Amino acid sequence: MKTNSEINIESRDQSYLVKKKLADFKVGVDNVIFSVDTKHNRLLVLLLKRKDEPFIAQWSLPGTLVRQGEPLKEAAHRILAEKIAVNNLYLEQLYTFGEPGRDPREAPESFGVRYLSVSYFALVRYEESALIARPTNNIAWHPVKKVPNLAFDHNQILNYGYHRLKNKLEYSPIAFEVLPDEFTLNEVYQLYCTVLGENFSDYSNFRSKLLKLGFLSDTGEKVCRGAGRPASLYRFDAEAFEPLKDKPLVFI
Amino acid sequence: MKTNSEINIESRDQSYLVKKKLADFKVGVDNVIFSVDTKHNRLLVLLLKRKDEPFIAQWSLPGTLVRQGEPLKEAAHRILAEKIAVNNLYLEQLYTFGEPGRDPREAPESFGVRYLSVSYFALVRYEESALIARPTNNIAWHPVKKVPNLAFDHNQILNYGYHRLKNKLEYSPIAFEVLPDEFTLNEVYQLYCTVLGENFSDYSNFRSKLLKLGFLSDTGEKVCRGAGRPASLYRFDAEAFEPLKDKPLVFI
DNA sequence: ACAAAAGTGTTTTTTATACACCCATGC
DNA sequence: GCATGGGTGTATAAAAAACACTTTTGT
Repeated sequence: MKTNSEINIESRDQSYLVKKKLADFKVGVDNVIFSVDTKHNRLLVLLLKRKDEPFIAQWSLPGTLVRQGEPLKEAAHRILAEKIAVNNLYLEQLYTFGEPGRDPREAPESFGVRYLSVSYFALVRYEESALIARPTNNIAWHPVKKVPNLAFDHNQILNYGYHRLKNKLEYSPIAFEVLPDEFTLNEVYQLYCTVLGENFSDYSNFRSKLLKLGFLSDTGEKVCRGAGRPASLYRFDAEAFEPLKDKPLVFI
Repeated sequence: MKTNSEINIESRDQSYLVKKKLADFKVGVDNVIFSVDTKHNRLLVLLLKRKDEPFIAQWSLPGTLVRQGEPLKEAAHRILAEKIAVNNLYLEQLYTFGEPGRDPREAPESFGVRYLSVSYFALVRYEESALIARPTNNIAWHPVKKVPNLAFDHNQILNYGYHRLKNKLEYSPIAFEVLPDEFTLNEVYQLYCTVLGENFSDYSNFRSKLLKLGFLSDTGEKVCRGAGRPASLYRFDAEAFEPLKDKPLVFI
């Protein structure tokens, strides 16, 4: 309810009423970090058990608030490096979530600081990544197919990240940023199967399509994986891929 | 240079050194608003001449700072509605630019407030949009092919928006959100030509592909556009499109 | 009649899909 | 020998691309 004196004050300065105040923000970065467990054919996402309120003891995406002078992408790299050690990774910005009230620390009508989340999605190699362990078991890879209820709007962020991952895999060579320098075609195939599902393509058709694109070079070396004929080791040829950059490729 | 006393203070609280301070942000929304001038076959982008420092008198994307309690998308709608009046539009979030120093108002080493820009891209119908004029000529549609040097990092944002627009047009039915309720197939074709370039597809192949998708219904009405055989008016059938949603469609 | 725009159909080429089958190795 | 995974090829179906041709209007 407005008192008369308040109305008088307002009438002196109309623009004060009409022009709303600007919001002050803290900006967080939340990472959807995927990895492919080729042994068990599972797509995994890295989750952290929260140690603080709000949502204490609930699983969440690894996130951090952006520091003074820190670029957004660097913040994403920092939180990733704090949790796992990897050599190769793919990282790109996903989406920005900024609805008022997405963080309970913003009191509904307090008009205090807002929490905005710039999300990033990353793909790392499971076999190569070492979790930076903590005393208690508060960090773990979860199969994407059965993630629990997450803190904040993190389930929404994760779903969007999963969607983007599937698209990226079909149209960009991000798989090769995550595979070791030398790999067999079957390793590529397994990675695609795990992310996109079993029925996305037949192996022999996948092979010929991929080779016809012309940016995989056969090293001539062979490697034995248990029983069966030894497989050729291939290498991603960045130079040969260069002209294909920016073109709409389909890797299926 | 550190004095001895400072070092003593620091040694009491290591975390003060290690943990950097959080950045405080103002969040802006910048819109890349496209329209298609079908008369002259040009893709246009809406630009504003800045009235304030920094970059005074330079062209820029229409933007605004986010207010207290205001969702990001609502801020995007607000700034759009302030500049043009439209009935139909397509609007989606583009990318978030947040490098330190992207706004000169952040003094390089001041560690003051940072300016983050969440960009949106919009497609509106040129014929239907009315610019909300100002005394001086400080708002105008510019052909995308020849935009001047823009304020801030707005050229970068525009380029990214243009890239996204072309992709969206190929994979989503956003054209129909911008066309009138009833339209001829040639109008659709012209829109695609203007955005994607002349050589993207032959008209008759475009026709058959589009009709085979099955979500355009012939109203039976004919319309004459100057000389030549009268064209059928079509309607976008949202119900028929429903099952195709989320599927990777190609409209080329 | 003729130009202009709408609309249909046909031919050719390329790509996708589904398999069948041979090859090299471990056990 | 035979199971296992690696690798090649072929037959069929579908889609993309190029373009010839018919229809209906204005002038």
